[in-house]
Amino acid sequence: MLDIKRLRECPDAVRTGLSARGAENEVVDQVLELDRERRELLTQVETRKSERNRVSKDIGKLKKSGEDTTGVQLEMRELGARIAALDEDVRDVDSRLHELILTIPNIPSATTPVGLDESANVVVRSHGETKAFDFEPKGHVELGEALGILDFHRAARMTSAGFPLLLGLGSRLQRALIQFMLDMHVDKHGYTEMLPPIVVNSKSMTGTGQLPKMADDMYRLPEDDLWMIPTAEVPVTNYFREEIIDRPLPVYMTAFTPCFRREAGAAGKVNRGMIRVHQFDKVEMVKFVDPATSYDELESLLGNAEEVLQELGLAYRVLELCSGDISFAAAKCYDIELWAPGQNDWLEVSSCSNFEDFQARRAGIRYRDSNGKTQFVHTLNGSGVALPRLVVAILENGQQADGSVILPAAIVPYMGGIDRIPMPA
RNA sequence: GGAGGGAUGGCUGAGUGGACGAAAGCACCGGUCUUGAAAACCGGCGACCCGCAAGGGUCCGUGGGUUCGAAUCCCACUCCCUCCGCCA
Repeated sequence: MLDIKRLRECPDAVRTGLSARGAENEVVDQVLELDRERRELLTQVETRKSERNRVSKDIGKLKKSGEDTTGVQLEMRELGARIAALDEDVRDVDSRLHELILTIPNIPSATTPVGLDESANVVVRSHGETKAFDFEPKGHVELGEALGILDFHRAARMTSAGFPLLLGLGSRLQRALIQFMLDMHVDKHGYTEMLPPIVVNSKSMTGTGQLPKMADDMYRLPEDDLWMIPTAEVPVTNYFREEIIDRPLPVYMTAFTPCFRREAGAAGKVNRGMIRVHQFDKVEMVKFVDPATSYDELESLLGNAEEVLQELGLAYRVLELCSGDISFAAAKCYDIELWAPGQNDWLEVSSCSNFEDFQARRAGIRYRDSNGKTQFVHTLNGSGVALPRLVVAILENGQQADGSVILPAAIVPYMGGIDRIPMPA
């Protein structure tokens, strides 16, 4: 949520920021008009309340000294009715204003490249060599089904298309990777591990910015008015919702959760296999930081995600997303993409974003600065990393001519010493 | 699912119609003392909104109601705790 003061004081900068995203900016004028209306009403109602408070105190005194206050009480009753009517107007304008502001996306940071679509994203670095094969590398679907570790057909029968099913060493590999990543973030990077609910209420979804705009992209439990999380960012960030954080910043949290996305509108795209699915596992990192440090924290967050891939010996590149491609709540975002030879393409496995105070304002997450004054924290999060695509990359990069897969050395201890997924006899 | 109890500031906790934004303690900040620290003592210390300011307003789980006036009375809801039942 944008600070209303920011809209009042520099509406042009907000308009420019919205245009850079390709978003409409008439909303700025609507907000300013409602804001003006609201303040006018407030002045009126507060003057009357002030009078009521003063007179009511007098009535108390007069009654104690035994005087008759019937007349003035009647007057006050009328004043009370006027106040009630004005209060209702204020509430009405307030909620309209609030709802409107909730629909406005964050303003891109000055360092976010300007551009309307992914073609304007900037590759900031690459790491590792994309592997050369002396045979035609297969895709993970063909590999995984032959190895007996992926079963899309049975998964579709028990649920529907787009829900993956891992089996045997495939599911063990995914479990090992979760453990590997969590251990790294907890032991090396200083994150506190959390195992949160994966179903949350509407306030939480609004706090991180999924609601109101992304309602159609999420799975919903209408009987209970709850939602299935599209990312662990939601429960983890909402850990401090409506709190003044009473511990030193920064606070780092990491969580493994399944994630659920309807991918409405993505139907029809070529998305065979595990690359775009309705349910996937992910290890997420979330930071609550002092605003002065948030851009440094973004770089180290990105570094934490990169280290996972470096340890696994996978080739990746880092993209700085342009203003038209960053998410609703983000001010700046890096994506990390893994090379997947079977796809002959890069796969996004991590998004590391600085939301500045956008989520903190919505969710009411504050801290006390060195003067004891309450301020909104800055929140950040990044995938560290998303699993099915990581598994895809490991399978496709590690494949041998005979269809077996050699696993990265770093994961072998987590596999109980198993270093290869063999073809079934 | 049944019965009962509860929700007040960063925390604990007093407050049953007017002088209560709210006692007290803890925590925190500043000071005195100390070589330094601790202790002790003194002082400060809720959040949010409107306003250039002076100042004003709102907030005691949430939403309604009664009243000139509500933390306090009434209604509904939410959440938490205890016991019983069921259950992974």
